[in-house]
Amino acid sequence: MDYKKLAELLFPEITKTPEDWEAAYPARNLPEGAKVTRLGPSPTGFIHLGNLYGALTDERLAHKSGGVCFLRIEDTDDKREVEGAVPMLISALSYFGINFDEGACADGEKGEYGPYWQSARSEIYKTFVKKLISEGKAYPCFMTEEEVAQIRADQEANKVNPGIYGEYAKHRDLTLEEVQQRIADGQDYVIRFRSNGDPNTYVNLKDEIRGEISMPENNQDVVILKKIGLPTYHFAHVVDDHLMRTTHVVRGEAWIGSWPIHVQLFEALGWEMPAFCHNTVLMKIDDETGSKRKLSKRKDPELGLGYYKELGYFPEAVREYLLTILNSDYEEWRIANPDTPADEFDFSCAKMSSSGTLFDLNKLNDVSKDVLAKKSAEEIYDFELDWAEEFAPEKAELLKANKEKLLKIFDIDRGGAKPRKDLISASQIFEFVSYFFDDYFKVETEMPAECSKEDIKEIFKRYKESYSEADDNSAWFDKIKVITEALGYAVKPKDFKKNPDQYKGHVGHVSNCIRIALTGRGNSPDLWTIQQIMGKEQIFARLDAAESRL
RNA sequence: GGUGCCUUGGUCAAGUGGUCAAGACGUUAGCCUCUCACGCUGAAAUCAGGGGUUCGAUCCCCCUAGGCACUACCA
Repeated sequence: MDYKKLAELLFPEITKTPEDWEAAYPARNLPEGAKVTRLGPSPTGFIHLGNLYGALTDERLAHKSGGVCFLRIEDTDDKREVEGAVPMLISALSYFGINFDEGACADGEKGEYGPYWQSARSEIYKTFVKKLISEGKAYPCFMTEEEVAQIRADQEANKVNPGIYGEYAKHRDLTLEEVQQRIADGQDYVIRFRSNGDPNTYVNLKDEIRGEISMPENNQDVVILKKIGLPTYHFAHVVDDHLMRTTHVVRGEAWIGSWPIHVQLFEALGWEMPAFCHNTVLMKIDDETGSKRKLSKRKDPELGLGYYKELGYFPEAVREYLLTILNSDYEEWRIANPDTPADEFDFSCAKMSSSGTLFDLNKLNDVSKDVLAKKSAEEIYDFELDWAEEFAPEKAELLKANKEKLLKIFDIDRGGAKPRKDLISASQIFEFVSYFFDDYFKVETEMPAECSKEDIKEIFKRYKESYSEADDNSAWFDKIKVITEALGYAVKPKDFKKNPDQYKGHVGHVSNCIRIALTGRGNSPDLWTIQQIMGKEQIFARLDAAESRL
C-alpha cells in the first residue's frame, strides 16, 4: 500500500504541510514558568456554577504565572450550536472576573494562534490527518453508522468489549483500488486512527492534581475526522493544544477515560504532551434521591450563573467562595491575609481536591458576608443600584431618591474592628433595609408578651414626650431606662433573669416595643442610630401607627 | 459487562507508621449586650467495612461495598 498516494487521493485540496502550520504558530515568547491554559466550551448556551468552578482554575493558573488564558470554541458538533451562546458565555464569565487574553470575543476573535473556533480550523486538522494517512497511521473507513451500531450490538451480546478494533476494524487494510472504487461510488467515509495499542499493556500518566494514574493502552481505531470533515474532540484537542502552545490542559475528570487515546495521538504526531489537570465537578444533593450528583443544567436552573447575578451576589464573593473550595489552603491563607487581593494567592493544582465537592450555600453566604463587610457604604450602594436597575427598576427609583439616607444605613457598624456581617446579596440587602421605606415597611414581629397593651401605650406616650433628636446614644438610652423603671420593668436584664417575679420584664422588652414599632421587626441594628437616620417625623408616625394597631 | 477515579464529623477539608486526628461553615452552650449582628470562650460530631503487613495502622497491601465517570462520526 502506498500511503502517500492514499493521502493524496483523499485530500488533494490540502497543499499546506505540517511545517507550514508549525511555522505559523511559533512557540510563545513567555517568561519561565508562565502557563498557557484554555477554556474550551461547546457553544450550547446555559452556563452554571460548575462551569465557573472549572474556568477559574484555567484563569488562575495562567494569570498567577504571568501566562495566557484563551477561549477556544469547540463547535465541531454541527448539531449543538445555540444562537448567541458565545457572547452570553463571555459576558457571564467576565461578570465573575474571568477574562481571556486571547481567543473568541463577543465580536470576533483576537490573538495570533487562531482561528479560535474549531469549525474554522478544518484545513489545519486535515493537514495533520493527511500526514497521518501518508504515514500509515490513519485510514478511511466506509462503514455506515448503522454497520457500526450493529457491530456494537453484536459485541455487547457476546460480551466482548465494544468498539472498532482488531477484527472489527474491517476497513483497516483496504487496498488503494478499493478505496478509489468506494469513493467513485460516492460512499461516505470517516478517518480512523490506526491504533497499535495493547490493552494488556499499561501506560503511566501523570496528572497534576491526582498524581500517577495507570491505564490500559487504547486499542480502538477511534474516529479522528468525521464525515462532515471536522475532527472529533480527541483529534481537535491534540492538534489545537499543540499548535496553540497550551502548557496546561485543565479539563473535567470525565476525560481521564480517553486520555490514553490522546497520548497515542500526541506520540503519532511526534509532539510533546502538555501537563494535564483533571479536575472534579461541583456536586449537589439531589432533592429527590438524596444522593450526591453533579450539577445539571436541566435539573438545576437555580445554579445557573444568571441566577446568582439576579439574586445579586457580589461576583467577588462568588469567586472567593469558589477559591476556597478549589484550593484547600485558600481559607487559611485568607485568614492570615484578610486584606490581600485574592489574585495574589498562590493557586496550585497540588492543592486541588480529587473528590467531588458538594455545593454549599451556607458557605457561600458566609464568604459573601466577609467580603461585603470590607466594602465601603458607597460600594454597597453602587452595587445595589446597578443590581436594581437591571432586575428591579421600581426599587432602583427608590434607591436613587434616597441615596444619602442609604449611605448612612449601609454605614451602620461598618469599617470598625468588628464590622457587622449581615449583608449577603443585593436582593437580601434590599430586604434587610426595606423597613426604612414606608412602601416596603411590614410588621413581621409581635410586640413582646411581657408588655401589656396599656404598658405599650404608656411607653410610647412617655417616649414621645421625652424624645429629643439632639440626645446622643447614652442620653437617649438613659431616657429609656427611666421609662423602664417607672413602669416596673428591670433596667438590667440580669436582674430580671435572677428575679423574674419581681418585674414585668426588662429594658430589652421595653426597647423592643419601640424597635418593633419603628422597624416592624424584633431584630435590628442599633435603635438610636436608626432613629438618627429616620428623623423625628417618621419615628412618631410609626409609633402612632403601631399604637393604633394594638 | 469492561475501564478508571473517588471515600476523614451534616458540609468543605488538613494530616502522619505512634497526634488528645488541625482549621472553616453549619449546629449548639455560655459570655458581651436594649434586640440582632460582630467578637470571645466552650461543646457535640469524622478516618466506609473486612482482612492482612507491623510492637503499633486513618496512613502501606489485598478484598468488599458505595458514589462518580467513560465505554459515540457529543464534547
